[in-house]
Amino acid sequence: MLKIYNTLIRKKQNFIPLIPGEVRMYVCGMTVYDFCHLGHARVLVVFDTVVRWLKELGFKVTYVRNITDIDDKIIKRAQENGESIDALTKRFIEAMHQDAAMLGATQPTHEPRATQCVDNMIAMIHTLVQKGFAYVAANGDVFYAVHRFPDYGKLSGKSLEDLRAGERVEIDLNKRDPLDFVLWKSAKPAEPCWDSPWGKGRPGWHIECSAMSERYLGEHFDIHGGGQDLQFPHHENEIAQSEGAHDHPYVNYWMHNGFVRVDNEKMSKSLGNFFTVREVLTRYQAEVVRFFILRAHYRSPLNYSDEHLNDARNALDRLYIALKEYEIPTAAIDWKDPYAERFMAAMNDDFNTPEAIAVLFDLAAELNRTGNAQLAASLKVLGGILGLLQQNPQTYLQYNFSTERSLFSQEEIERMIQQRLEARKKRDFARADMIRKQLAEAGIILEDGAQGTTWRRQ
RNA sequence: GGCGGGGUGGCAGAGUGGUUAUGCAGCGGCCUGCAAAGCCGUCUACGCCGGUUCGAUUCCGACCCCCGCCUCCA
Repeated sequence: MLKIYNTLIRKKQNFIPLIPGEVRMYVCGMTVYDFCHLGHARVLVVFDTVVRWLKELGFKVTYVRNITDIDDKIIKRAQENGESIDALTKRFIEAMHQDAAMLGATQPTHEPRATQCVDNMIAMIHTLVQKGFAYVAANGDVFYAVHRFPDYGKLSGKSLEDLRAGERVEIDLNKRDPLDFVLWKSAKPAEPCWDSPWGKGRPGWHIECSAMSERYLGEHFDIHGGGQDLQFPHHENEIAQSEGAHDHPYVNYWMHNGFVRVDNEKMSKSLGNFFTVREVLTRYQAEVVRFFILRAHYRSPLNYSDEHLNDARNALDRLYIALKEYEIPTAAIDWKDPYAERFMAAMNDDFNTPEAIAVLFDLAAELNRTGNAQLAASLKVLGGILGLLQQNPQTYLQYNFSTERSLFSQEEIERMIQQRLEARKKRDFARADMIRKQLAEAGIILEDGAQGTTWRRQ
């Protein structure tokens, strides 16, 4: 039975979907004004893995991941660039799709864009105003009156008093309470806007997710995910909005992934200590990055550094090296198999991917020991559930980042291997070793195996 | 200050009331012309102080330290 750590109760819980056999899941996606960094990569990979496992368990999964394509930062960035908002968001949505695809994150079932769901947001705000959860301020902004929602703080464990004590919110005279948050911002000159019952304006950030999730998943669904930093205020506000509007629970299981850190600090745009996905992918294969992410539990912090990525790369090499000798038929998983059983137990325990990966290494060790091709098949299939090990091992092991970094072409390498073989045949080991050394200096490692000599890149 | 999450071997990172995590790195051996890969073996652990227990890294309490949220942020 699958157990999920639910932030709402801060415990692991048996997972029981609202509709048997079906899972509806919403994840807060990107605000598209810049390239994805490794923190975004983690969200993409983690929840992709959740979806993969849910499907493996036989659930029909509806996975929604939104795109925020209107907000202050987008407007600002577009102005700075002298670029239209459409052009800017289009560019970064494309980039995000590329990054996601590289990382092996399968497309969500629906990927709504905020600007295409404004009607839903207006409708929800309207309901909230009617029910007295929201009010229209003098300047035309619409605010959520936080004190009207008794459960406010139930997700983040904060109380209104605590929040007021630690008050750091700017004073806004339009608000009745400093903690009230904006649902609708009245239009400012030269900013995009939509018509609404409260005049021209645009939606606040929090209402977007309440409205988009309702549109695609209904008023009450199973899993809602996102980064830990969204817990408060974003997800807390979503609950206030959706439960305020609907008078019944919004989400059953809240999942939050831990941060990616650099030098023990959160990687974030505001700190400026972020590495973009594409930058990292010029130095490491995407699968190494995915493996690096999955090697830590999704709720733990994950420290980024080149050293750790190198470590991950060497570890993943081991799995591919184990596979490289085998022709692997596509096989179904036998869940009675002890390795598969352990793998399943790990994944069912709140998606314990590090434990699941440990099973892969145990499998690889036995495969190396016994040469049993059946184990190779198991390794590849179980790896596939995590979105790993699906490349041709040779392709992975010989992957080259840029032609200028490589001194030798594929053909030259093959030719030099031949020359070395001939030298060895003549027992001219000095020459053989010289050739090997030349290749080694270019980052090419030779391996003399039973099937002949193979090569891989360092 | 309030709330929350942590401190595991050289590094990364799971987990458990008593038995090997796993990976990388190291060391010794086997294999190899020599290597590489692989295999076998092996060394480094559970922040600190008390308590519960036959026994605690694992449970309880105090302390120290780190990180996050409380403002936009995955």
